[in-house]
Amino acid sequence: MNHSGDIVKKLTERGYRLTPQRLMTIAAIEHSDGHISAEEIYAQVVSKYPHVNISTVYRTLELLKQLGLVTDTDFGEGRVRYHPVGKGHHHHLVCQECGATVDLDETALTPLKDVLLREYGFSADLRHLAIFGRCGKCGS
Amino acid sequence: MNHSGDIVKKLTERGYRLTPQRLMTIAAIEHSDGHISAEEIYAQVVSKYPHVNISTVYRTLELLKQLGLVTDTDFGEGRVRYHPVGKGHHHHLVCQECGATVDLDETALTPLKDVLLREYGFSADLRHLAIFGRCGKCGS
DNA sequence: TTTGTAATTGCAAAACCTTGCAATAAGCCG
DNA sequence: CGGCTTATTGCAAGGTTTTGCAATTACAAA
Ligand SMILES: [Mn+2]
Ligand SMILES: [Mn+2]
Ligand SMILES: [Zn+2]
Ligand SMILES: [Zn+2]
Repeated sequence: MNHSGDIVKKLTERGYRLTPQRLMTIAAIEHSDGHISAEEIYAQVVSKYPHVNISTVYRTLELLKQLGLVTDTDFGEGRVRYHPVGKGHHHHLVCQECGATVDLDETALTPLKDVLLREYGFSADLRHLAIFGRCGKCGS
Repeated sequence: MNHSGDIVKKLTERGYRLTPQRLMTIAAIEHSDGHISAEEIYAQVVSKYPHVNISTVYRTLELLKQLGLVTDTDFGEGRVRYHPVGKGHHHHLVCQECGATVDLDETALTPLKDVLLREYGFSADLRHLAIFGRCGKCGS
């Protein structure tokens, strides 16, 4: 399972400093629905801590990504959305015609990951993918 | 097979105008190794046609993408690279640790595409993917 | 509690890409 | 060929994300 606080604990273990900016960025991600943008995080943080700069939010997101604590996914909106890894893994099918999106269980990608590991020794990071294409309604 | 000129033919068929800007952008893509950036295309175009603006290059690339004539792939460099679909399909494994990249035949993605089509009626556009992760040397 | 050090931040600027709008020009038709 | 229509372009501005650098501050150590 995943408690709120997982991310903070990991940062502490690894010797990263717990600044208010980081703590508030992490809180925003953990309380989100799992598809939160940097701008949305910034809006939450700045409301309680007006001095903060959005570049700090970006730097925190980059750090959490490097540590494998969040994933970033491009849904084709012109901005990236972030998901805490602790909330579970899944994927999305995004129709480029009508914009419809469908959730996809992580098991759909397991065979691919297994092949890449077996045949190339490559451990693929496929934890929160947006796959683009055409949905059934929009034809091939 | 694919001749040079495929893209131009398709644009004509669909009634798009053949401006010098478009023709030179297309030539740059077709003569590239299949991983060319907008800035690199622009550099080639501007050397023969100094008046051109890079936004026109971007607009042409967007058009070709919509028409399914090029793919755009993010290799994690901060800019996207373009590949003419006529030159064939394949994928890349990109190690986030050491930066090594390995080519991957398109057949590696076929099972996934088939599952998505069969189970979701979703026709996934997976023609020139960069898959991130850790290579064998860099461990799991 | 104070001090020291290096990690972290804010700020300004830059890099990449998109977009609104008025000016231009490709292709059609006579 | 010459004019007409409207798709396309250049330009300027804006959106998202990254980065260099000097100032700040978290945390360890005294
Ligand atoms: Mn999701
Ligand atoms: Mn390639
Ligand atoms: Zn659709
Ligand atoms: Zn590697």
